[in-house]
Amino acid sequence: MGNEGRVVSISTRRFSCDECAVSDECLGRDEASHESHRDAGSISSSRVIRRGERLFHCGDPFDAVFIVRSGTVKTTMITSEGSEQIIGFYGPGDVIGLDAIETGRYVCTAEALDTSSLCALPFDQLCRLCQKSQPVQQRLLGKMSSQIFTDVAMLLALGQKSAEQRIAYFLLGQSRKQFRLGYSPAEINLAMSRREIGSYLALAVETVSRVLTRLQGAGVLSVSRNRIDILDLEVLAAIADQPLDPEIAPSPRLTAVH
Amino acid sequence: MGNEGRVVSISTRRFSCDECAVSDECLGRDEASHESHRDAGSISSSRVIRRGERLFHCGDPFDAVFIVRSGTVKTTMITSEGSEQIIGFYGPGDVIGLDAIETGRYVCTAEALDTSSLCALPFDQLCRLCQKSQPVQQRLLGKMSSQIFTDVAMLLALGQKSAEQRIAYFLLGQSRKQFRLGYSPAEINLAMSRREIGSYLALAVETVSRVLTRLQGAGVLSVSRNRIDILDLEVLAAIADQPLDPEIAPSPRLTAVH
DNA sequence: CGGCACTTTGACAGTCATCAATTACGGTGG
DNA sequence: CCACCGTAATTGATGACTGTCAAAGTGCCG
Repeated sequence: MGNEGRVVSISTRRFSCDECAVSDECLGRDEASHESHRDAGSISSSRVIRRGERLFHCGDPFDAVFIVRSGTVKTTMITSEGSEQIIGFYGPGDVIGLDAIETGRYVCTAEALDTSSLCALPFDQLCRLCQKSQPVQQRLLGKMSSQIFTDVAMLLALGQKSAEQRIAYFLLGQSRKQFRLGYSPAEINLAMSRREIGSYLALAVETVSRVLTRLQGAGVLSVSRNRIDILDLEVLAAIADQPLDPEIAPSPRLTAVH
Repeated sequence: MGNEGRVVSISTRRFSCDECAVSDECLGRDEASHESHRDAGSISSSRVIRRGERLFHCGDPFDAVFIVRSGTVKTTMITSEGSEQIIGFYGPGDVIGLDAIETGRYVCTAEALDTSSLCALPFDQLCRLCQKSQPVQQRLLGKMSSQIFTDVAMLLALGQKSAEQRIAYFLLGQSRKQFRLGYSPAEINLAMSRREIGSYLALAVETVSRVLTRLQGAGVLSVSRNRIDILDLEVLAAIADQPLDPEIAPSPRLTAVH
């Protein structure tokens, strides 16, 4: 794919937040001043990027944060030796670029793992909107807090968990994301490669692969390339040393909301 | 120390932000409405805790964030096996508890490493102040962004660096903190034990100890219990694979601002 | 002075990274 | 439609880094 490394801004257009899949968590509008002032309350513009295309590069001047509407985006940092460390995976509702506010420059590179749609929120406008709108401020602070929480959980995982535990932890996170989006928590379609999973979890590709086959052999998973079925959520949670979400918990293999 | 595990609130009192050592970065007041409305603009109350005492426990309902005025505080999480993982060390100017905003409960336990003075900022009041004051909002967002940035840098360190690199990285961070506080970047007084450093960096105590003696043997450090002198900042930065701060850089061994 | 926690040092083992080779898959071109 | 190629994934063999266990040394405080 020859388009790697290029920052693109395909199909930037105004759009209504009402058509957004994640509008409940929208930062770009103040629904208190809804209907009548709808345009005034919306500061975001949408952007669609395809696999391998990048939202921004590490070091670029910071001007906007992005909300993922659909698809998956990874953020990465590069070591001086040139190896890529994946910092996070972002799905619908997640906000990208919050680490750049203070420094004024993006600290990571953001790249789409598949065709993804995002809201771009110019940060100065977002700040002004926060001043006017209490709910928007709450959501922004909530998003930033969630980001910190996620990072902290990751630090705990990297600090304390074995390879197998990390994989289980990762899969449970994917499962939870699926579930929150209304899909089955047992059926996971990975947007990222084994190498990317490994980088995220600080493991070698081979280790990821080995653990997946081992978990499949143990009857916990059914692995088929990018498709992973969780056969036993409870065991997976036990391995990860994570409490299972109450809503997901009841049955180890369940038919979700669908 | 038999007071471990108790949440204390010793010496809570109203105070003026003007006497605060980190007032430049204060979140608790709006200096635009200064002088006349000083009391109205200050929402913080101070608290002093001693070594081993805790600000809050993991799971406690979230009601306030804390700014460190002096001293050092660690935040920790406990795994189900009971081992302690240190998430962060916080010094003057750092804000604690930002990861709890969204969940409504503190996700870490915060414990003083030495006698520490803090500002408690009730979060609802802080939010209201943010609405009124643009500078306060900017500072809060900046603090949260910094926290994310710190965590991201830590994820990179844990994911990519060897034991020796992590120690070097940690020491450089300590050095930078010293420097920012107006002390020499070469003289470090550790408030934390080897075990705590190890937990923070995801290393065993023994590894920390071994690396320190090795670095001492290489002439990079001079280690004496809690006192560490950095003899060669540039080499340390090279080991950590970190660019040296320009202000600190010029001479490997230098007399700082004093 | 004695107990205690912390630190250091040594011996050893285990997890996981690295290297290498094979297999599977997906996209491309004939 | 099929052959081909390149990338991704898997599997195996080996070894290194770092964790674990053990013991001695050091400093601190009662």
